[in-house]
Amino acid sequence: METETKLASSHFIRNIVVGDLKSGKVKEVITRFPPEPNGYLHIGHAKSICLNFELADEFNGKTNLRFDDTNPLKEDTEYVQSIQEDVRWLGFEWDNLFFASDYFEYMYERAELLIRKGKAYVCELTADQMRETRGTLTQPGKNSPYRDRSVEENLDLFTRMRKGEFKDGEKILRAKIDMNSPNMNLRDPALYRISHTTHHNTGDAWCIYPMYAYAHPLEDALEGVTHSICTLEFEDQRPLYEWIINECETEHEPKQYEFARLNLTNTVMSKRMLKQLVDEHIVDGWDDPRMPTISGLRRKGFTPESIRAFAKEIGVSKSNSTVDERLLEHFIREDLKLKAQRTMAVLKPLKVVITNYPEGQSEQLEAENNSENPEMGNRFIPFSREIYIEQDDFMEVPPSKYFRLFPGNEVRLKNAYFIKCNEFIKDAEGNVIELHCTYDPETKSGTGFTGRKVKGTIHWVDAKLALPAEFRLYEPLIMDAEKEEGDSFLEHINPNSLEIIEGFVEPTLKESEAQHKFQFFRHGYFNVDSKNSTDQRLVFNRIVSLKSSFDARS
RNA sequence: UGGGGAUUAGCCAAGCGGUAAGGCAACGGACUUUGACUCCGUCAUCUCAGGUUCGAAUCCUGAAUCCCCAGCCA
Repeated sequence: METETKLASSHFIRNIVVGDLKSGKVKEVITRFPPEPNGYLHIGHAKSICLNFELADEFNGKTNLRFDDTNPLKEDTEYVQSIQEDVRWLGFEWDNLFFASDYFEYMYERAELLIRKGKAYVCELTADQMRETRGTLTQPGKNSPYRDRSVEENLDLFTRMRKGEFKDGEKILRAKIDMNSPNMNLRDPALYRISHTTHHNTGDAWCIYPMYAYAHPLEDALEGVTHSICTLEFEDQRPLYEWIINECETEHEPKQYEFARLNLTNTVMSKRMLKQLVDEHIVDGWDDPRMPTISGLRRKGFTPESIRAFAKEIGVSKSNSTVDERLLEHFIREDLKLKAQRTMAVLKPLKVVITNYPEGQSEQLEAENNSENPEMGNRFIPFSREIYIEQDDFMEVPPSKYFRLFPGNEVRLKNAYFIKCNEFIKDAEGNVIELHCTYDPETKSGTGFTGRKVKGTIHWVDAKLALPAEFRLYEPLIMDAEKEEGDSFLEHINPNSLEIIEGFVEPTLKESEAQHKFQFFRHGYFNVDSKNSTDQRLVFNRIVSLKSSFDARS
């Protein structure tokens, strides 16, 4: 069992860690999860969170939560709150909570060191000029005319940058590396820019802010991070990361490793796009159940366990990949299978009158809360002359292999009796609006009746005592299948991603608490919506449907 | 066309010179008071072409395809 677990989580970064520990290269594993507080966390972040926390945990190491807040223009405390909440909800506790902005003074001092070593200079090229002189993928760049300023002049200018003597964009601190490098990242990259912007953490203490490429390695070094794990697009920056570490003469020498970020079918996973969906009110906020955000998945009804199991199963590698959303669904079904109470809900009601059941009579029928988990006990549900069944469970003219109700056919009502359909009533438009059936008292559930068998079992609720409820059925927000080269993701938003319908649930669900999860027989797993559900009006989000091998077309 | 990566089944992914794990999906079948669950079964010679070797997904050579880099974003 133990071995199995370890095998399942074996991946190339873990192999590196094992090797480093064995060779003595590192004594302890220290990782970090370094989000920029500029949006909500999504399932892709969850992959990274699980990787960093579980890796350190396995080897008794440490993991820091560090906000990479070096760009005040985009960052906000709302996000630092939500990020902490989401990491904790996933089940992880950080050893330290840090902010990159806590290190600004150190970073500034290291920048001065670079200047003194002749490794950085203050450049006065405009952004446009910098772009023009950077060269292209196939052509080398040109040296900035400010590249060979004296150390004294650079130091003076940099000090004055900090003091606020210059406007945004007027000057910039650049590393002096190599304008001819085939690696664009090494063509004298920017280290510090001027931005007279209030920072969520440091207020107006600074008007110059370090760039990611400069700040990140120093943050890792300061925290003694041993394995700095990031995504593939930073591979090209590894030489710069190492240059910063070397030239800044840090005490610790963290190493950067890159893995492939997660993509899921039928969804978008970029903070920019997710933010757009929120800002343009295409969804109901960052926690809309259609969002792949942690908060969206939580509101939809996913559990931390299911997300962690998913993260483990998809593995960690360097190849770009898009995981089938059905794998995620598999894990929530798996997790809820034994945890969720199994109850009955009718989403699209069709009234059934049981003509031979005495008027005014009713009874309480006993039902298992989870037939696969007897510890969950039993409950009683009311039954009487009028019930609702699912519209889909009756057909006037059934196809072959239709096991449900049709004229003359008998089915079992889950936890109740066999009923046989005798008549159906239509409205003016020809829609079936009511069924007249008869029941057989001898077939009561639990009596062990074996007189005859029926092929189908359908669910139902008592018409008088059932609770009206709202059901929100979700479909993918984005349709991959329609995508073509160059399309905007907005063109592929599924107009039917949310369907709201009104139906009924068993009275036993009265006063269900927010976030409580149920299995509705033959429908799927549902979660009590945390924003809209009240005691007066229950609102359920469908987490995932049950699998079905029934094909209505045949 | 410069540099950095990747390529094992429909989708993920192990494998590290000794004869292709596992999961999801799919498809058969059994069972069934959920057309669910469960159970049983089916499902790859590893991008291609050469080479080395008794033996290659693993090593070498060459090619193809895909991804990333020209922010004062991260």
